Amino acid sequence: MAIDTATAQQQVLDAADRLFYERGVQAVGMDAIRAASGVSLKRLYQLFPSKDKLIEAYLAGRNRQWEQMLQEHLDAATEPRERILAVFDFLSAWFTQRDFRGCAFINSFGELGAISPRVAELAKQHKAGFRQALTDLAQTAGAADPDQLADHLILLSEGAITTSAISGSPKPAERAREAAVLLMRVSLPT
Amino acid sequence: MAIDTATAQQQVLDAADRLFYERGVQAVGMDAIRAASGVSLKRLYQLFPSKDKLIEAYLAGRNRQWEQMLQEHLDAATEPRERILAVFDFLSAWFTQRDFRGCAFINSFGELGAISPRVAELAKQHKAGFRQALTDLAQTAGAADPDQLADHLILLSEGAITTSAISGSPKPAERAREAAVLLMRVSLPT
DNA sequence: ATCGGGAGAGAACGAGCGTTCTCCCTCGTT
DNA sequence: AACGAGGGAGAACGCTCGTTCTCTCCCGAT
Repeated sequence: MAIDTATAQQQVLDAADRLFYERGVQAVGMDAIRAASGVSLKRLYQLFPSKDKLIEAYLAGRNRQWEQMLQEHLDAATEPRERILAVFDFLSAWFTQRDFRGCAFINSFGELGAISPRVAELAKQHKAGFRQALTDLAQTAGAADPDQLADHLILLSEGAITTSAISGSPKPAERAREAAVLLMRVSLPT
Repeated sequence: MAIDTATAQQQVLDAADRLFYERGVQAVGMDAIRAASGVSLKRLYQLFPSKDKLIEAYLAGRNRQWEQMLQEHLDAATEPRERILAVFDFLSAWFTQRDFRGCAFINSFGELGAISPRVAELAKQHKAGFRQALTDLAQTAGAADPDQLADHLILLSEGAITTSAISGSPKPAERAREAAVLLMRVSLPT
């Protein structure tokens, strides 16, 4: 019974996503992914010719999921300031997910950034994408210096992600939102 | 020629500190530490009976160094608000160190937090220590809600650390400082 | 019915790791 | 001088991992 290529690929990616995120990339062997995906080792290597490529695909998928989740929260608001605050609603929702373990890119960067230039690059790109999104939001909200406000919001967000991951509490999202409100009060025209 | 125990231990810790921080914990083998410390493998295992113990010692040492560096920057100021801002001077100085690779605790947590409860615990403790220090500073500065201000400052700091590590630029320290000034302006009595 | 290609299961391989063991040398004590 | 404890160098061991190979079976084409 041959499973078609597209669904096999999806099963592998699903398993990789779950295991890599849950336990860390280096702690998960290709055989664990084979077992979790139900695909043969041979097929696995046909779909992803090396673990490195699978890691890249995992991170690419994470980036896609992440952007989509963020976008959905942004779409819930129309007023510019509300849209900025929606970023922190997104974080809050993310942190309370049962399997939340921090940012896959920060984690992978800590694990492999020094060893794999590709992983370091993907992490950089992911964060640059977030920065761009926040800059757009700040600009639309009428910030005098959108780059500055965006950078401040990034710091709050990234800080909330790592603090929440390490402490195991979702509270940093609320704190970040509070601080964002205060900063917007100063950085946006009344 | 027998080196005395204390200096041998120090040489091992120095080597472990450099290599673990530079390349990540899992990427560095015990043999690499032996080679870098100039100590025999036998002695190494007499000093640290397992790699786990060595990792613990590495993190404990990092925590000590970190607290000391922070304290030195705090000591450079006496006025309460200046002392809070000194935290960001500390970050700025840290980020511009040639070998800066982010926070050892965040990195180790990303690598091993899901696998080693001890590492997760040490990361938690380190961050709790930082939180305590900031709470004291906020209280001394007269914040109406010292916990809140401390949490906001933590988010900025942690965000700056990871953003600076991934982007490779020290600029997040300046941004964090800017944001801290704005937040203090709102959260501290005039 | 037969043949061939592809897929699955898992053994095999080579490398690297953490840890232990062996062997030999040194050196302080008697 | 003889001896024994201890230390250095590195081989060895057992395990895991990424990757490849072998063998077998199934299934569609002829």
